[in-house]
Amino acid sequence: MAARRPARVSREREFLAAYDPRAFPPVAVTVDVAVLTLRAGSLSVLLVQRGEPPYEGAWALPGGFVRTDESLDAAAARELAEETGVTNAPVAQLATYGDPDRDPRMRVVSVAYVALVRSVDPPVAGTDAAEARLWPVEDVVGRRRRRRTALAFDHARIVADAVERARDMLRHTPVATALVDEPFTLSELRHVYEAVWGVPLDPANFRRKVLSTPGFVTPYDATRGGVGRPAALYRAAGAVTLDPPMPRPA
Amino acid sequence: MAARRPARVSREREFLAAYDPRAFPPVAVTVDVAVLTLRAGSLSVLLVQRGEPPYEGAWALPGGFVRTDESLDAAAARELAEETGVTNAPVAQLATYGDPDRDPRMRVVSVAYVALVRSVDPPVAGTDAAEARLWPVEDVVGRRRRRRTALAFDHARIVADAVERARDMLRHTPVATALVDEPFTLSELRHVYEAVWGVPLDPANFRRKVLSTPGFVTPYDATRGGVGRPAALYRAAGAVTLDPPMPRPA
DNA sequence: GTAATAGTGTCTGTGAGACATTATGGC
DNA sequence: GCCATAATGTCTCACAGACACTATTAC
Repeated sequence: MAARRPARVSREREFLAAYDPRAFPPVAVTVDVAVLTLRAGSLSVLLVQRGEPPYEGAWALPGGFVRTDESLDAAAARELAEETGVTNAPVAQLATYGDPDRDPRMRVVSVAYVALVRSVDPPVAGTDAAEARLWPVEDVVGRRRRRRTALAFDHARIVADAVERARDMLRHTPVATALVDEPFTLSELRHVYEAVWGVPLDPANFRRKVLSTPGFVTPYDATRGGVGRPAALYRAAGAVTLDPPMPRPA
Repeated sequence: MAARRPARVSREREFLAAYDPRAFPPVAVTVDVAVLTLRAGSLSVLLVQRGEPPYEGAWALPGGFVRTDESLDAAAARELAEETGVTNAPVAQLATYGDPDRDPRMRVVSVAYVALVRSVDPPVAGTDAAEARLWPVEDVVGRRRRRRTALAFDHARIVADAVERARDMLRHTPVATALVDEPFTLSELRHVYEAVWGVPLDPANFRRKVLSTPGFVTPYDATRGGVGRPAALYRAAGAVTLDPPMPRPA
């Protein structure tokens, strides 16, 4: 029997050792949530200011430890609810960051999530304004490095990855409808794409694409006036994927 | 000063507690690697047979603990090298699985990776054939549930996600060139796509698409004879992404 | 010659992009 | 009337897909 498993023994020994808390390597598992929303027409991310070292005073993603009997997704949803009060927003796992020195105190493996939430006012419910605020992503991961705010840990990289993921989610899912209040006009929906992608879109082509994609939006049978001709209103339909995806200009 | 951080104190308390190994919740962080390759024309995944409970005798993904001073990517590369001897294969982080009850022994959070490797003979270097083998993914996550082999833990879901990721990687990157020996014919490259996607492709359209995509392949200035007309040979070029992506039939 | 595969040519449909044109409101 | 935006129409180009056709080898 020992001859049948010469290579796997060491792995099981590791597992047995794991049962002894004293012998276990101290690794913390946390979730960090990149809450993205539109604020004054700019894609923004919710950050909290740290009150203790390391990185005291620096801005960081909200996050916390995964509890013992809680799934990773549940932990992310809990953090999102604690920080914003939002409960039904699309939350997606982004990636996991675990470089040995990403936290100077100890080994911390962080599972990052992206949440796309509708604009809220006040922007962050239940938190002190001096402790949490929305930052335009341009000021955090923009191209002009001199204008960027330094983030704690490796959170700038996480935010950059989250923005890139959000841009891809807009291409392949109707998640943009979660960033506007219903009912919405097609212009409002287009502004979501323009803000997240950072490029202007042709209104005519955008309209044709959205209306011709099954399950994206459904008419609301009302109009909203403003400057110019009143616009028809729509609500999100049931599609989970957009196929073919929304085209994103280079 | 205490008034400036009313909401963040509990988080820091958690971190302080984490410094005491005895008070720390026992969470293990592992990496599991889905090594995908082509075996007899079928997309296959490398699995190892478990020698101890739980799931004794069941097949599972190779994996192991993340070491103290090792990044997640390094841990995945190490596991891949230990199991297959492959060192320069494309390895990508897939997702992280951390349901509280996914391992009956303790809380285990597993960061899963996908590795696409060239067919090798013998298929697995340095491991006992009775302990590790390649399984066609159809026999693990295929549609006919009755014919599937049950995997340990939640590894069936991980394999399913890995296959889906591999299918997407073939669309957007030239990674298919890593699954054939260089130099290769366009037919061989096409067989990779057909095996991973599970659909036949039109040889003429495939050829035009590959040759018209900058950086995908470069001519090798030689031909290989076989049954039928000899085929020109190619090598991988330097592209990292394929834009526009390879079209995948429905 | 036939069989088999490599490689080329051509036609069609779809969708993206550019942009003109018309419609409908506020002022 | 003007202005701004909504909504429609039209043209072009790129590309995917289907498939006919030619080329080159083994036998």
